[in-house]
Amino acid sequence: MRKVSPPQIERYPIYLKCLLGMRERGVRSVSAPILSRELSFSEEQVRKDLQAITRCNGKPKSGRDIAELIEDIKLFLNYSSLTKAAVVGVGHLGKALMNYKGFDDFGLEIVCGFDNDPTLIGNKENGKEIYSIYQIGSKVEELGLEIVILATPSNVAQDIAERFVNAGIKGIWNFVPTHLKVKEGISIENVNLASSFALLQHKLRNEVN
Amino acid sequence: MRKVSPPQIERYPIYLKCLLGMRERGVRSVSAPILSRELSFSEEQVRKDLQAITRCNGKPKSGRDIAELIEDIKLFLNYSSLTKAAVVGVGHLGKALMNYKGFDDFGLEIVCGFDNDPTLIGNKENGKEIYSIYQIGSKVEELGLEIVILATPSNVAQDIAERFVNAGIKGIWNFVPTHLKVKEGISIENVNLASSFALLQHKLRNEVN
DNA sequence: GAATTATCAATAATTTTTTACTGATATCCT
DNA sequence: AGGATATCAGTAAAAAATTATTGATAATTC
Repeated sequence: MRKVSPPQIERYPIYLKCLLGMRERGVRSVSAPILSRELSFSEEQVRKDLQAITRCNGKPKSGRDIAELIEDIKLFLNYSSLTKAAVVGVGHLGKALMNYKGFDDFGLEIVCGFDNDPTLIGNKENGKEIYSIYQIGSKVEELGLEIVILATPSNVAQDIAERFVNAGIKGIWNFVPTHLKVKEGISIENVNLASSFALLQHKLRNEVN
Repeated sequence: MRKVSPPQIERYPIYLKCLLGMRERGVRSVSAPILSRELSFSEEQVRKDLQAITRCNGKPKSGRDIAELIEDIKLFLNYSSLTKAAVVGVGHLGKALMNYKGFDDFGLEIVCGFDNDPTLIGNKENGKEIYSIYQIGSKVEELGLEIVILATPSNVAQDIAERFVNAGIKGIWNFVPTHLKVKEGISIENVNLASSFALLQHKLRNEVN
């Protein structure tokens, strides 16, 4: 397998979604030009992306087997191994994340929530219990939590993140618009709505895309 | 002003957030090395990014004036001009988006919601009325909606998007994991959780970052 | 007030990512 | 069956983005 770049990694779930839909509709094989039209990626990009993670070659004229592609992308994305996560901060966004269908599809299991609001603690959201911030120490290990999905208010995000890191968490999916500083070896991925919206605004103003 | 690239556009809201925090704490000026440490960007990147959108030069030893930087970033990001939007699909995610604080900060005003569930239509969420899908035609113009924030189920996203485009919408902030095909001149920005999660997984597995 | 130092702007080099090109080949068509 | 064609793999070129380098200068220190 070739080296895979971050932009490529971001594209694989997009290919996967598209391929699953095609298979659903009974399509058996697919070529780079077809995916190119379907997803508005360049043909070359599609070919390179698929080539990088699949062991089987495409065939001239007919392209690639969809089932095999799906397998290979899932394998690359690790969708069969389950990752256990907790949602931290069960406000509007946190609730939405605890109810999000589709996390299952990519091997992400939301096990529970955490909050510091006494009126929430002990409740369930989508069948998952909400624990107190003070239970971090015990629950991370007890439940085998690997990552946290951070959706707290900005001003407490750094503090809460540190507590989870100290409790043994290895990754943070950060929905809070705050840059977290954590020790070496902890993985962070930020979802920044302001950044995304800035891109949209820019496209709107400059009439690109 | 120099040419600004998409990755840079994504970074400006991050600088802004950071600078606002510093100003709050009484700091008056900031240098590239300081922001570099604060945000884990390289010094060179910070310097280039700021240089690209600010008209005033930084001074050796002391750096740049924070207030001026904030002004310039806000100006570049168009935060003073209001963009009117509707949330389409008032499920868990849609509700969260209708309640999200902080959209105001970047000039995004959520005016109303749309859904096709009769039990939701006519209700208010965070003080904003939820209209029926059948009211798209009238409401887009009546309310001056420029963009829609799409949070519907996957299978209807394309259809609903087209209806809004036909009604005169200019941009789509797409939270649905579906590639939308729309006519020339319509701007789309996708928020794809699967892509973001794939990056996190990759960092976790390869122990980078 | 001269020397030192942290920072800057501008330009150059490097790295990363995307796109283009070339020859080969499986499928389709007559 | 044999030629036409769509697609592929592999490599090369181009474009985009990041990082490094260089000389200059404002603030600080002695």
